[in-house]
Amino acid sequence: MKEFLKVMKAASDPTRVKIIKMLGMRVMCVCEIQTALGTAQSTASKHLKILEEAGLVVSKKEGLWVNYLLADGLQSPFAANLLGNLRHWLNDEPEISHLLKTLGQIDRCEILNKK
Amino acid sequence: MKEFLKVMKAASDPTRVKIIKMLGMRVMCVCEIQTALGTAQSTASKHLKILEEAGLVVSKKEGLWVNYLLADGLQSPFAANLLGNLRHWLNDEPEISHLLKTLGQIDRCEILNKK
DNA sequence: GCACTATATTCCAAAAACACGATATGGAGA
DNA sequence: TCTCCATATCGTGTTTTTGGAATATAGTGC
Repeated sequence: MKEFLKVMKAASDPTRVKIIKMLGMRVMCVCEIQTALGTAQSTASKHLKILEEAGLVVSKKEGLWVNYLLADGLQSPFAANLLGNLRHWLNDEPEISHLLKTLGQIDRCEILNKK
Repeated sequence: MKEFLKVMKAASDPTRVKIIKMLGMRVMCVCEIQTALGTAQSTASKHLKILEEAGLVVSKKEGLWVNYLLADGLQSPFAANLLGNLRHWLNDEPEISHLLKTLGQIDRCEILNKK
């Protein structure tokens, strides 16, 4: 029950849904996600933690960066099911499709340069 | 997006999940649900409204009683998918299986008599 | 009309979720 | 070691969610 609720709760916030959809396109680090969403860094980091604890997302440390990617779902059948559905769902939402189109312009090295 | 979030939010509360699982067994009126959950009447009614607005549940007025049943899912593909999964999910949860076992003892006429 | 009853709605207080700035952590390089 | 940078965590104010008591609504029968 708790595992199920964690997945549902994680999926019931628009910011976190956007993160899932973005990670469906490619692996991203926190600063890229933060930039794409236009939020504070702490906000992006916290949402990612919630997604990770729900089994929807996995993090891989590589040097200073932490790369986030979608989980394979082996831990949680609920997460696996949701991730499978979200591959198709919401693609027609203007809010989502527009966001995904901006991913091409977002690159961690460019973000570094602009600081 | 909004429809999706409504379904996820509706499914992210333990009381509402219990209601869905109970309605998977049989149609129930508000006072039966209230009794099964052990909550205040207003609490049960409010959760049912949230479930209905998410497209997970449908209400049918019959005289003084209002019968609630699971939606067929034709309105919302998200709701349909979740309801389909919840037919199998969580049946092994002690909290759920115990609750479902008590449904046999709950009847609107008996509730009336005890008032 | 009047009473009675099942449900919906309102009101209020407590708890949780959310966002941001500020600070802490931990790895990389000089 | 010291500094720098990406990320995580903490502290705080704001908003949302939740639950129950009280009240309103609507159907039923007299």
